[in-house]
Amino acid sequence: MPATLKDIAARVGKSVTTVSRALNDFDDVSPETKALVLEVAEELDYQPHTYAQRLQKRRSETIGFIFPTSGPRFSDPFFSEFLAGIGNKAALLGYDLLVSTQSPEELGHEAYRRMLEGGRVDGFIMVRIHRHDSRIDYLLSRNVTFITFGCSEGKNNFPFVDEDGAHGMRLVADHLVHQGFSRIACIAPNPELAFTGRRVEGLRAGLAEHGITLDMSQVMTSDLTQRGGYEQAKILLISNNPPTAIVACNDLMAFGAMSAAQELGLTVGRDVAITGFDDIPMAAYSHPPLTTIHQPIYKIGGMVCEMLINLIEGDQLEEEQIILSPTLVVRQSCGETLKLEPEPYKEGLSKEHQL
Amino acid sequence: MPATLKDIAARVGKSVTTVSRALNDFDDVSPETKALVLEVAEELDYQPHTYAQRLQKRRSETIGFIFPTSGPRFSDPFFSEFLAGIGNKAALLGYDLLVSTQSPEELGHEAYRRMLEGGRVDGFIMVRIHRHDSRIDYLLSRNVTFITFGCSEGKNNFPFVDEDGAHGMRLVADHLVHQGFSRIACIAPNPELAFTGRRVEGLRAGLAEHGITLDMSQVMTSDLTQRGGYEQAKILLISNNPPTAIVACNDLMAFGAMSAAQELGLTVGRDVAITGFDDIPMAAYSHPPLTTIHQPIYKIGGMVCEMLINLIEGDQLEEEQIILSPTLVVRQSCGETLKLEPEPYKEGLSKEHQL
DNA sequence: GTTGACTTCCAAAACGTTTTGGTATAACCT
DNA sequence: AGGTTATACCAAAACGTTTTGGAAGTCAAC
Repeated sequence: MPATLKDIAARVGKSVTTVSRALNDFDDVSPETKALVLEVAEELDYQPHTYAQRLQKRRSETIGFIFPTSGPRFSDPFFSEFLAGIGNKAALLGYDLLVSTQSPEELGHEAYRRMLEGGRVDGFIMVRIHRHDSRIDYLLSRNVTFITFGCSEGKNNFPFVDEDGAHGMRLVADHLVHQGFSRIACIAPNPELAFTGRRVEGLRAGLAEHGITLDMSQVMTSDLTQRGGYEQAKILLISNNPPTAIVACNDLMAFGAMSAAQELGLTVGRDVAITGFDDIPMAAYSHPPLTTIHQPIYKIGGMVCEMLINLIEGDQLEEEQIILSPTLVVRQSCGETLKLEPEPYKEGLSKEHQL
Repeated sequence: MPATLKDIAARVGKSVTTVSRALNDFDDVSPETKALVLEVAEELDYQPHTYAQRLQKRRSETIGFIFPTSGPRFSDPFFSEFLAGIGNKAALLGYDLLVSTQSPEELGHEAYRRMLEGGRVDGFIMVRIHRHDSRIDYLLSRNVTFITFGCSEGKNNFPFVDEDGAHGMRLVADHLVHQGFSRIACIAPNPELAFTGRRVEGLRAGLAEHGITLDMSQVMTSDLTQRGGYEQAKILLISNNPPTAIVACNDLMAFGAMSAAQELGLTVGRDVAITGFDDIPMAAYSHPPLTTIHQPIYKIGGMVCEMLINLIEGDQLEEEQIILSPTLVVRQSCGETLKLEPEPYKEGLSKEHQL
């Protein structure tokens, strides 16, 4: 039903070759012919058949992204924003975005295989990197182009963008100590996740600089959801020796922890300090507003996407491995500050990596 | 590089035709040949070339979804969950999911056109339906298969799933009145959105049954974000004649409203009641936990996706137009209740529409 | 009036499938 | 024997592009 090159060729009385080359602006087509072809193409509302092009070019012009979810229902708003960043940049650069969802149980590379088979995608963006990530081994062994947000343990002989989680946690430690908190607990995700170790270690080191020892029995493991944060915070807070500050490794768990504290009648910011990580939009609107580590998620998504597309197109990357420095956003969940209203959102990467 | 039918054919000494038919389990291939072909295919790690198949079959086996965002950064967690529902169901049924992002400013059908051209997708799932939605006219005029979540004003001669927003709001009205609130304001989204009218009208009707008139000057317009809810709630609450209850048309705006109230020193649930709509996961973890209207978002996503795929494959739909009855989830944002801890999440559609 | 350069065009092959319309062989009836 | 039926196979066309390797024509230079 839709018009093809053949239809145009018939109309202008030229060959399919010439029409194709006219539309692609080759210079072995006369200006008059080009004009005519363009006119007829317009008239017939011609759109090249994507899959025919891809078959012929052996390129899919599509990038793949596996959207992580915790169980069917829960997904971190972090990834929505990341997705928006990828999607808008991809569209801008003429690429399609193929999305698949994957729950954390399904840890294999099935979703990756599904996308890869039949050359559906030219490359991947990967997130939630594990310390030893079999997906990376798989993609490396198949010689697939990809880029990760976050990096694994070991040599990391692939391009990635990561945030300096240890640095972020040091900022948190400084702030908590400055606000007068010293009995500090932490809610961390699965230690298999690559960033877990770095964040916990950053916290430990940051506290150590102030002469405070992070008691490892106060480092709980959870699943990055509100529910998880709630449960672990509750365990911490009803113990014999409850902490006065809880450092959560993402905002969702921080919200859960706030919920647990409030349920126990504690006032967050006074009786107990709570911090997050990521600065998702909700962080400015919780009660109290959450002090957290800011990451310019949307921009990172776009940046990673652009790097991947450069790789796919065979360009040299300016920097293969980028570490971003996150910043501390002080709100009220660790006690008094001057700010009272939700601040306007300020976007921006660390100075070293302006886009 | 990857193996093709031709490679297999060469190895087994049969024609490409036979190999193709063997792999597709046609019965004009001998069992021995089939077994042999399968074995060789396995050995060569054969995967059919997706785009060649799609070109030949003139079907993309892909569905399109435009992910709505409010500005670059903000997206409603509602849609993440909806997306997960679509994505998992699509994968299950062997379809790809092509996602594009679209900010609300970009109201045209550019994103739809982009996906449609070149037959990239076989059909669409549409959300955020407008009262008069030009996207629908466009898709109808192009004879494209699609399904919407939400329906527009007028005849709606297309398949859709919608929730009974008026009913949901009536539940809210009943609850607020029962809790003793009578000075009631509302924060609604853009009246161009189809559900706005139905929800506001439902609220009005529900209050009217209790002899309460909804003052239309107390119905504010906002943009479905926390920020928007915050701003409008602030206006309401610092007015001469502030409401004692604020009914927000989605959870995000309710969170913003709570934030505004708390900033003004009000205790939510006592000085002012606040309700939401959607019951996103965060609703159970706000402070206080949010009383809201529950929609089984993940299931709805899956349901809509399955309906679309049925349509694409030419099957008859059992029901073309489905209206779901949402339920009220009482937490603490409208005052005392018995429940104290975040309840375990219970999934389920209204009884009429179990999946 | 031959040579070379340039311009404009195109037939055919290719990408990897599926489908169409067969053929060849064997087996089974009368 | 001739005729039918079933089984197993396949060559070729088709899907809609892009690319390859020319060909034909014009024009200027010698």
